[in-house]
Amino acid sequence: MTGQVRTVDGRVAGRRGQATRQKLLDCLSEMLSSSPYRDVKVIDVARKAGTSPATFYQYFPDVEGAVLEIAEEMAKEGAGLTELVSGRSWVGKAGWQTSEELVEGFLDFWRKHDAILRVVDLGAAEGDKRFYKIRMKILNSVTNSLTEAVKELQTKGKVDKDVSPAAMAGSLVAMLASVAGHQKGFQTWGVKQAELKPNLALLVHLGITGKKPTK
Amino acid sequence: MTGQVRTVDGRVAGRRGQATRQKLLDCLSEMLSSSPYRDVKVIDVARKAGTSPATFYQYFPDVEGAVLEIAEEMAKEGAGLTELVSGRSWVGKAGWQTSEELVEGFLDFWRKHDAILRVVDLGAAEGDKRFYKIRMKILNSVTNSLTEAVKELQTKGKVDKDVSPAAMAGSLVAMLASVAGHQKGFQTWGVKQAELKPNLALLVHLGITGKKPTK
DNA sequence: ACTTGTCCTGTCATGCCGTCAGCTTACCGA
DNA sequence: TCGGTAAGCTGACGGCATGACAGGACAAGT
Repeated sequence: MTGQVRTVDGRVAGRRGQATRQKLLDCLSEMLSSSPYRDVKVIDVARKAGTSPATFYQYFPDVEGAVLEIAEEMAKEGAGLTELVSGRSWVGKAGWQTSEELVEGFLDFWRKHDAILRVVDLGAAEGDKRFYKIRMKILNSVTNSLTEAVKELQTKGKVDKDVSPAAMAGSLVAMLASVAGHQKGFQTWGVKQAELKPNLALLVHLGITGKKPTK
Repeated sequence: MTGQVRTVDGRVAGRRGQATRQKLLDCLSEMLSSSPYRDVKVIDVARKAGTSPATFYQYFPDVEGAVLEIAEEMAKEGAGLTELVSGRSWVGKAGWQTSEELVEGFLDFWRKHDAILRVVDLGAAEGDKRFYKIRMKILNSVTNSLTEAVKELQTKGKVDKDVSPAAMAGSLVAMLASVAGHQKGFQTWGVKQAELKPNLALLVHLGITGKKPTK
């Protein structure tokens, strides 16, 4: 579909080139974890990768461009989050389990991609459509599934008609994303992971089904 | 407490100096709204304020330092968000109104301070304690009130004992903050403000009381 | 007019940005 | 084995932001 990996000036990247490119991405990823986004400099990434700044610019237009690349990669993996919702039951004990596993999976994913997700979030909040699209791609995989779940429950008359499935699903997912992004913060504040998860699961269950879960 | 405003090199700022300082802060605020945080340069802020970069460095150690100043200011105002919760009823129609007004007030505040809150959020997520503290200051004003509300409902036996008040309140507030920060995003995605608010209010009500609201 | 302390800016060394020409390396067909 | 060709990399450079300093402008009091 997209064809081959290309350098900025149009050459196709060969084996060695791709390796260098990947190394730069890896190093950038590391830097994002260890220092503020604002302070990540091309020269540092290049140095860390054992190459020169000029090489960096051969593969990426700028830091942002490289970040988008990393984010894109992560988004692919994030599409798998759909699994946490689609085809699952929302009634009885199974419903509670669905909630719990959704929360669990979500927090894990966020913890894993912590640094890059921060930047994506910022970009999206600043109105950058490219970042926004990536954020959507990840969240939609869950949001859409949840939206469907609500709609289905509505047709069965189990959920009030005046609930907007999209808004509800979107809000819940936003909550998960936000809490996930500040997991460390919660801990500092004295809320333990162990009590955080069930409460999130409870909220998800309440939001989707409108009822307390049976555990 | 803090006493007078001081320059970086320790002088006390007089009338004129304070005016310049404030102008720099205002211009920085504007710049944060119009361009990505990463691209905000001291020289641009100074130019916009009709002064020189050297002047900027007389009052602030760097961009981040000035941002903290703005954030601190906003946090003071944010403390007033407590009003949205403290002393309000969570039962019957009044409970629904409390939810609605909380959501309304929260979204308004966020929309108003949009740009600076993005940066605070990023700083906090990156683990910077100064930003984290400011974020807490704002959110705590609401979180603590909500926590109290849940505790009270628990003692009355109206809410399950296994709900962690702090975790629940924190999650709800995080949700509000996150949704507020991506309000534009929701719109792009096809969810209208008008349906977003009631759904958030519903979730808040469900989370705090465990019950559907009576409208 | 003179002094004092505040306030601002011109200037400079330093360092990063982003680009280019040109060199090195790898691959391939003859 | 030997060019030929394209990929891959870097030194070097002009440009710009940073951050520090010294000195000039300004206001207020004497």
